[in-house]
Amino acid sequence: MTKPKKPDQTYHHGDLRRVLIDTAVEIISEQGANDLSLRKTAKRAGVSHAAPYRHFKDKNAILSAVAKEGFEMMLKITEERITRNQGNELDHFAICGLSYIDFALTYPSHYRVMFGTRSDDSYFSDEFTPESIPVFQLLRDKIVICQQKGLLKSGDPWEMALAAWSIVHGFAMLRIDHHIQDQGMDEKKLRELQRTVVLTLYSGLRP
Amino acid sequence: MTKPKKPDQTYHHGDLRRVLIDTAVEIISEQGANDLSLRKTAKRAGVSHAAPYRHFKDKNAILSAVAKEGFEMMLKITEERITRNQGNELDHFAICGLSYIDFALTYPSHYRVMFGTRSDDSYFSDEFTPESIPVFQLLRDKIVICQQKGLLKSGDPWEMALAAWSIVHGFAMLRIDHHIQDQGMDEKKLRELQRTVVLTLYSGLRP
DNA sequence: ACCTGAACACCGTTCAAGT
DNA sequence: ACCTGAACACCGTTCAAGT
Repeated sequence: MTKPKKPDQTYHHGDLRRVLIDTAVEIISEQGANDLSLRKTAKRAGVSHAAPYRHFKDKNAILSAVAKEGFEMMLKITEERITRNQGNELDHFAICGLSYIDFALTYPSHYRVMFGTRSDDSYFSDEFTPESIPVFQLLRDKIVICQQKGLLKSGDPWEMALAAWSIVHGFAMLRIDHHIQDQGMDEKKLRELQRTVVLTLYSGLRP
Repeated sequence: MTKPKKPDQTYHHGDLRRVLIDTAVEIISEQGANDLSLRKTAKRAGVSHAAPYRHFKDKNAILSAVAKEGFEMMLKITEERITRNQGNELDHFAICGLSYIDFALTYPSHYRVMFGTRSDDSYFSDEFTPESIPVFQLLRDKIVICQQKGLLKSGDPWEMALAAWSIVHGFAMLRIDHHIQDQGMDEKKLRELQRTVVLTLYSGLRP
């Protein structure tokens, strides 16, 4: 995508690592995260099925790379939205939640990898905990600021951040996995629902 | 589990269907939902790898059976809790949410199958929509009753039910997938957090 | 350094054949 | 009716061998 490709070269794929990540995301968006295989990824990237092992330790490593990229995108989008916004700190708090859901619905493949069910041992369970996710830190900071200004009720900011996280995560997951939908709601209705859901429940955190 | 087994018989496993479902749940709880395979299930049940196809159309069919069982258990648990409770309708509404999370944490294997990421096409996307899930109907009914008694604010009961569902689903998923935890919280703290999260955000639905 | 091809132990699914 | 064994096209992962 970024550099001009040289697909007719026999060796040296240029940036095979980059290509493999993009191809993996492509396949996930087409066929679902569970149906991703390294062999398919390699084939579509035009290399042998063993080539990816030069760039990734195993299948989890490539998923981990996709997740990492996702977290970076999510942070960037959220920060941009906050910067552009003219409102007060409470608005910024709400933006954290709304843009979280927007990210999930815009990049469902990334989101599924970031938060999809992991096998208990494998994956990166320890790599991405709330503390290590910058966008979650951002949410907590906004809560603290709102509390100081009397815009949110007092209480453990961690607990309140987890509460806020629960709802946006829950809504995003239900939407992505098509549990909500199909019951005669059009896109506009769904957008409204998203706003209603988040703002209604956020109001439970107000003083 | 229910009937005495006759494992030394050569044929006629008794109730192979039942045994296969239980074995599948067993394997999921040990090795995760993604690592379930029909071949492993069959082997542990003591039959050939092709035998399950006499009882289930394919791998999705057995997962679907696990999910169905899960929904029945969830409904039963919730109804029992409500029957035992002395409180008013608002309490019953809260119980719907709290017992939902309790179910998810008590039977994570079932829950993962019920709500885990499905490949877009397969599984049973259409089989289990909000309308078709009795426990979700129960939640909606409680909301309507609370609205009539002035215990909850007015508004589309469906939207409010989806809001409530989002939070308990989000919290349950984060807990099951170990995104919340490991940050120095013991079981008691986590139980408190669960109550705080749900009740705080439910209060956003009050008049 | 980077990639390939063969190999191994696994999958889901099908199907003729057995009791 | 219910189950088996072989077969097919797939997996993830490893490793000696090639350029």
